[in-house]
Amino acid sequence: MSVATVSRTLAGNYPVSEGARARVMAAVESLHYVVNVHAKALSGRVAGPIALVIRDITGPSLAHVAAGVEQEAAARGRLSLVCATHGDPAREDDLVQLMREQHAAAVVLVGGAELNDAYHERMAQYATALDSAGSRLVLVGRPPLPAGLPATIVEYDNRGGAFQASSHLLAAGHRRILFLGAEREINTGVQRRTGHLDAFRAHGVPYAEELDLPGAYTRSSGYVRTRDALRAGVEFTAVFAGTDMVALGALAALREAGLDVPGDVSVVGFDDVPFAADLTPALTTVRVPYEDLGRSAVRLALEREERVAGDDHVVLSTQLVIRQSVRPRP
Amino acid sequence: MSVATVSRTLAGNYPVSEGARARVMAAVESLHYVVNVHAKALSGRVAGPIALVIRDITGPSLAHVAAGVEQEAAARGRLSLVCATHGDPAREDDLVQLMREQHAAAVVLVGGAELNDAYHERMAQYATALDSAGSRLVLVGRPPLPAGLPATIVEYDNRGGAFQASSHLLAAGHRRILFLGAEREINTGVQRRTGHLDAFRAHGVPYAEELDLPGAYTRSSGYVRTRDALRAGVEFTAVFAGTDMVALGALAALREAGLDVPGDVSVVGFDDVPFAADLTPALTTVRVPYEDLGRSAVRLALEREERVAGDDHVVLSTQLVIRQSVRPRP
DNA sequence: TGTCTGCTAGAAAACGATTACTGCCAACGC
DNA sequence: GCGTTGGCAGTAATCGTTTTCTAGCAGACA
Repeated sequence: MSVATVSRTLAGNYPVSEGARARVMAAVESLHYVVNVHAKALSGRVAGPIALVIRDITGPSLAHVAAGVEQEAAARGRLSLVCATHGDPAREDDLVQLMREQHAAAVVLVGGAELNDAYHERMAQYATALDSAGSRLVLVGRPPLPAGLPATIVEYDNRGGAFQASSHLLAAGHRRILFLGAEREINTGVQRRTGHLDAFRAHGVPYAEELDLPGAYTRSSGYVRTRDALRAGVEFTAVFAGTDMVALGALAALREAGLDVPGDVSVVGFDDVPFAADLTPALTTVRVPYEDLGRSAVRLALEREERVAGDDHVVLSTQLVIRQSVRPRP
Repeated sequence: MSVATVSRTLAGNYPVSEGARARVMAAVESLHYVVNVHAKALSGRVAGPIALVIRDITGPSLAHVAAGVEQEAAARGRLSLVCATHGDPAREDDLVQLMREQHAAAVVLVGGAELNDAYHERMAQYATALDSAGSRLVLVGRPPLPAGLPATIVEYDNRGGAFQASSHLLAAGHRRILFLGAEREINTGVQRRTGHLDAFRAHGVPYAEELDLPGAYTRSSGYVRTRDALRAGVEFTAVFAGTDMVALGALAALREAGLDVPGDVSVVGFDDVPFAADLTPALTTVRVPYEDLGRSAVRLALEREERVAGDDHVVLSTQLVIRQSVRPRP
C-alpha cells in the first residue's frame, strides 16, 4: 500500500477500493495518525490563518474585535493568530514579517494610530510586503490608506457617533460641555472631536476653547482631567468623555466632588463597553460595533481572496445608546 | 550560488565568505524574500505555536488569561493560536485534533468544567493523543487529572478564596448570607461552595440551606436569583456572589428594591474583574490571578519541553480584595 | 483471441527549506 | 615539490504530503 493510496483515501477525491480504504482507516486509527499541516501546505494548498495584531487583548473593546475575528475565521475554517504589540512599532514590524513567513491569509491591524507621514509610510510598506507574500493587510479603526495600495479598510463612524452624543447633550440644554478628547493626533480622537465641534456648529452654539481637554484614553486620565477642571473652577454642566474608560474616571472625580450624575453634571462616553449599563447611573454612550468590525475585517479579506465580490473599504455606523447619565431637558 | 549557501547565510551557523554573504543579502533585499515556515518546519525544527482553547474571549477574566498566554508565548518566541468553543464539546474535540496537526507545543484548555466521568475520559484521551503528537495538554482552572497522564495542571485556590470571603462577611457579623453558587457540578462552583461552608464551620455558625441558590454564572442569573429571594421574603444581610458578573446582577436587584449596599445588604464577588473597583459601591471580591494563570500555563509547558525542571501541577493563590461593598462591624 | 476501456494502485516529481557529505583550491609544513 | 589541512561552496538526501503520469488487470466487445 503506497502513500498515494493513503493520501487519496483521506482526501476522498479519487476512487479507492473498499478493501484499501478499510485497511487505510484501520491503520490511521491504530497509529493515531494525523496529517502534517506543514507537509500539506508545501504541496497542496492549505488555508492560511488570520493574524490579529492588537495593542492589548484585555481592553474590553479590543477583546470584542478579537472575538469577531475569531468567530468569522472559525466559520470559514481558518485559525486565528493573536499577537499583542503593547504599542511598540518595532514589534509591529516584526509581526508583519512573521506573518509573511506564516503565509497568513490576512493580517488585521487594530486600534487607533497617529495620523502622520511615518504612519502612512509604514502601512504602505506593510501593504505591499504582505501583498507580495499573498497576504492581505486589513486596517480596522485606523486611518485609511491612499487608494491603489493593496489593503482593506474597515472603519467605524467616529464623527457621526460624536455628533449624535454632543447633539444629545446640546438638545438637553447643555452649553458648557467638558470634552475629554485624545492626546496627539490619533485618528479616532480627531474624528470624535470633529463630530463634537460639528454638533456645536449645527446647533449654532459657540465653542469654548477652555473646555477642550486632550489627554490619554485611560481611566486615570479621565479622573485627573475632571478633578483638575473642578479644582480650577471651570464651569460645565456636562462631560463628553472620549471613551467609556475616560468616563469611568470622570464619574469617579464627580462623585468625589459630591456632584450628582446626572443631577448636577451629565456624562456621555464612547464605546459602549459591556459594563457601561451597570454603572451608577447607567452610562449613555456611543455604541461601536466592535464584534462586527472584527467579522467584517475577516469577511472582506477572505471574500477578496476567494474572488467573490467584496469592498475594500467599509465604514460601519455607530449609534448613541441613551441610558441614565444625561439629565433630560427640564 | 546554491540554495545551501543562502540557507547558511541566513541561519549564520556555518562559515560563508564575505562576498557570498553580501550577494545573498542583496538578493534577499531586492526580492523581499522570507523563509517558508512550512518548508522550514519539515526539515529543521521550528518552535510550535501555543494554542489557547477558551469558551469565549470576551469574558473579562478569560481575556486576561489570553493576555497572559500571549505574553509568555511571545517572550519565548512562540505564536499564540486562539480558538473559542462557545461551550461545545464537539468543537473542543475538533480543536484538539487540529492542534495535533499543527504541531502545537502546548494546548491550553481554560475554564471550569463539570466534574464527571465523561469529562475525565475526554481529557485523558486529549492528553495521550496530544502527547503522541509531541504537544502538551495544559488544563487551566479545570479539574486535575489522575497522576500519570501526560498533562500539566494550573489551578487557583477557589476554596481558599471563598473561605476568605465568607470569613470576612462572618467576621463583620453577617449570619444569613445568600450564596449565589454555580449550577451543576462545575469544579469552580463546588470548590467555592466548599470554602463557603468551611468558613461557616470554622466560625461555628450553622448553615441555612434555603440561602444556597445555585444558578448560572451570569449577570442575569444573579439578578433573577436575588430579586426572587427578596420577593419570597428570604431574610439575609449579605450576598456572596459566585462571580463578579453575578454580583453585578445582585447589585442591580438590590438597588431596584431600594436597598442600600453596604448599608442594608453587603455583597462580595469573585474574580476581581477590572471594573469591580468602579462599581458603586466598589466591590469587595476575591482576586484571581488570571494573567498569571496564562503565563504559568505556557511557562510550565515549555520548560518541560525544554527539559528544564518544572512542575506539572501548580495551584496559584487567590486573595480577598476589600473595598466598599461590605459593611464593617459596627 | 486480440484489443479497447475502465478501474484502481504505485512510482515519481514536485513543494522549499536544512544539512551531511563531497570536493575544490589555496596555504602551509616538511 | 608534494602531501596535508582548512575554509568555503555545491550536491543531494531528507522531511510528509499531493498529484500527475504510468501501468496492471479484468471485463467487454469484435
